[in-house]
Amino acid sequence: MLPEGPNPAFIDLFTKTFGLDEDEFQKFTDHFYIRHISKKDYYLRAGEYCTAKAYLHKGCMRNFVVDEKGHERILFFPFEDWWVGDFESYYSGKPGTNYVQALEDCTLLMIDRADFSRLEKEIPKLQQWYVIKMAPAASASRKRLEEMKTLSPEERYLALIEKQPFIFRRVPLHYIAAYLNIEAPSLSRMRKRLSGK
Amino acid sequence: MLPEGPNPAFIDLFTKTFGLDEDEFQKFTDHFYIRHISKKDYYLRAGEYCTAKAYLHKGCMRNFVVDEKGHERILFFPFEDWWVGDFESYYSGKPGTNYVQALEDCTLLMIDRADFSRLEKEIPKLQQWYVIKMAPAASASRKRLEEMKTLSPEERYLALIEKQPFIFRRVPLHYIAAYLNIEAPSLSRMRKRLSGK
DNA sequence: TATTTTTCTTAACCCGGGTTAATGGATTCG
DNA sequence: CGAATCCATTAACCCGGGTTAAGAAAAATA
Repeated sequence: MLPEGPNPAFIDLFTKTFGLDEDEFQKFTDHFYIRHISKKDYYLRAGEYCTAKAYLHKGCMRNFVVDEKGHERILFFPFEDWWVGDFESYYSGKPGTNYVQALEDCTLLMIDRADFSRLEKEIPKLQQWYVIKMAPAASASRKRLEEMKTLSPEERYLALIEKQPFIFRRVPLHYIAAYLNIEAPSLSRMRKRLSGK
Repeated sequence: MLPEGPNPAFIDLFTKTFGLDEDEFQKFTDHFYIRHISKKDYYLRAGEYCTAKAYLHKGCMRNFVVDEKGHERILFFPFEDWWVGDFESYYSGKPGTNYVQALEDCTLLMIDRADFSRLEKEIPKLQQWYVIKMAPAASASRKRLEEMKTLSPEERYLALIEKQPFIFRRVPLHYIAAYLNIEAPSLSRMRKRLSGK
């Protein structure tokens, strides 16, 4: 584990939310290992296999896919206390389609899929993983897709400011443009337009 | 019933698809009555109750709702052999939200909800109605909503030409524009643009 | 047939996003 | 520190849809 220990949020997730007792938590965390990803390096690329769960302990990343026309489409920006990876690949065992790149130097707490599934048998509480972590994530991404289709670029921008203003303090604007599905100059123009109000 | 009798499609629907025998079909059709709707008149308006099934024997209509901004949004153009009405209102017993207006002089074959549900008890085959008529309609309208969100106006126009070219022979272009969710001048420009190819 | 209504197109203008390229400032890195 | 990279903005130009108003053609109606 980490020198300073993992985030309180990490501890709470397993002790409070999953209800692991001290022994279980200890046994569980024994299987974690640390991985550093330097800024701009990739944790995952399309075509690679995702065979571990990774808890983003420190840093910030971007998770994107490349569409038919070769455009990078950013799905979300993982920050501290997110679990990152290519979930489809993790569960299907097939190569993934997602890129996950560090926007800052990142520290991941990792546990291999094989270890996790072994632990799931010993500690059945861990089987709540899908309900607690995956289902909400899936619903959030459905909602985001919906938003992308129904809102105008400007509405999407304003919604982002409203709901995740912290993103603007850590993510370069041209990535935010890609997240909003517009081009960087359009975002610039929009910001100028809106600032005059 | 009609002087000339109903469409062959109508007869087939109940004898072949629903499997009614001659007696059943006779008993069933005895409850139908004819209603004429003159061009431009409404069969239904928002706020009214829809208490009958109506088979469009002849003519062509437009089914639309009015959105928050007061724009008429055309959902589909019923032609011969469609069943028209406000299905939500029919099944819920509440006032409807749809307008159904004749674009040509129309003839409807109608059966009241009360009669139909009585007949459903006598002739259980009629209970297939939901599966045979409603489910496909619901799925078609989901698909159309999806198309509206994912395709550009031009793609929607081309898709319409491809799939329902006959609409262009019977429906004025400004209604088609409303169906495509664009303004009439835009449709005109688009047609000009495309004709130069 | 004459007149009214409907239908379709066009013009002129606005608006916002895409594209490309240039610029200058900030940051990073050797 | 100096050079290279990254970042944000801006300009210039295209494109297509919205809006409004006008006008011509076609159809319906009296």
